[in-house]
Amino acid sequence: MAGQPAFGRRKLRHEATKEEILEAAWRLARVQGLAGFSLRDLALAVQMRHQSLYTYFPSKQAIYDAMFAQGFRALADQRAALHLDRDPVRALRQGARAFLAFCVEDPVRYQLMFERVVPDFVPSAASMELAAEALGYLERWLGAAGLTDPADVDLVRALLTGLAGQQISNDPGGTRWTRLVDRAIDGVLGPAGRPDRKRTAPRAKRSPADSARKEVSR
Amino acid sequence: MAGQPAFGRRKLRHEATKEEILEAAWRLARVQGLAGFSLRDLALAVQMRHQSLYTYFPSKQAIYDAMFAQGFRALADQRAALHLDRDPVRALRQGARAFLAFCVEDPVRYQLMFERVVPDFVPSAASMELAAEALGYLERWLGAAGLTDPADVDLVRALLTGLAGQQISNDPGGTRWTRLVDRAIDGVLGPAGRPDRKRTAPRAKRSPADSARKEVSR
DNA sequence: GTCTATATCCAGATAGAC
DNA sequence: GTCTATCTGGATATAGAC
Repeated sequence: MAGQPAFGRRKLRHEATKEEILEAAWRLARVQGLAGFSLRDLALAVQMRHQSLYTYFPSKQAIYDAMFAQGFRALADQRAALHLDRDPVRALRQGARAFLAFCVEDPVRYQLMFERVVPDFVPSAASMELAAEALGYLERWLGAAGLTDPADVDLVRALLTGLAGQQISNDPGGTRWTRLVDRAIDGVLGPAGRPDRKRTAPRAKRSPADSARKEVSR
Repeated sequence: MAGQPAFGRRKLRHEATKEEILEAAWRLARVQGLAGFSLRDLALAVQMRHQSLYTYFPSKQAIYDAMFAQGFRALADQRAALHLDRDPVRALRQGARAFLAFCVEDPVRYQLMFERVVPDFVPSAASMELAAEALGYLERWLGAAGLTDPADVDLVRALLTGLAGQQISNDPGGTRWTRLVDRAIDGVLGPAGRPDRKRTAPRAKRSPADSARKEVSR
């Protein structure tokens, strides 16, 4: 929505203001909670009367929807910027770590994207498509690592959201759960996909990927 | 809170009415959402004016807190009624399955107990103690199965809540995620705890289950 | 585009008569 | 304990002047 053609500086200004409003909305949501900020608060933050917001968004839901879309666009951007290892198993771990970091980095964004904390908010079809596309990476990563069973995709998704959820609600700002991601992925991959890390070395430099790790039995 | 001494039939009647109110609150929450029912709705459901509710609960938060406590008491009750296998690994799987069934059986209850869907709701200290106690079982089960590493406890907790969360929000009423619970537990247990018991790569890291196979805590 | 003014509705909570 | 009446404050949204 923010990346529209935008011809004419009128339209440009309009889009810029929308952007400002959304930024203020994120700021407020992080302080007062996603469902906790009002349009009055929001308008105040961008120096408007609350009624004027309706020039830019037809409803509060539309604001949530735009934020939702921004969240998944940010996720897609983060992934586009990742330089993943050629070895699919290591790439999967990297991707999982990156996803978790993304979730934890902004709990409010995570809540909007993955939990249902805003009553009555239903993302638009367009936003849902964005979400599905951004989430599709996981499936590809898993497939590359040899996990083609849809159940494994489901399991990993539950794992990652579970870790993120626990981290955010029980140890915000810490790493108590996020640091378990490798262990968790190992569990799903099974013995063949595990690095040999029985010793205390946390960051054992692995020798280059051998072919044996390409094929992962389930 | 509901299990108070309760001497005198005045007090008894009072407690009974509180119970009715809470039951109605659960019913409403399941239809309109946890944060979606008002005290007016609730009072209407029990044939009162909404102001009369304040005779029984000093605030809406107090109602949520009572429901929260009921949830964890129900969890404790479910566990007290479980007949777990003597083999700790099988017992762990049973316990995990039971927990997941409990979560999925009443999504609204799950949200109140494990997610933060009610803005500004903070459980009382007494309720939190109930929660900690009910959740403590997991740790005991894991310990009996040979997983004494606190990180494993955390991981399993994330796993179970992750599965429950996905199941509830993406496949309500189904089993797409809950049926993965054994696979997930296996992943945490490692080869030593798996049913097929392949002896190829013995992972000394996790203590074998046979040494801890004596007492089954419930 | 922004404003004032307002419509409409709803919430949680309290006071005091009976 | 329950009621009527009311307080207080909030919300989203619309109309129409400028």
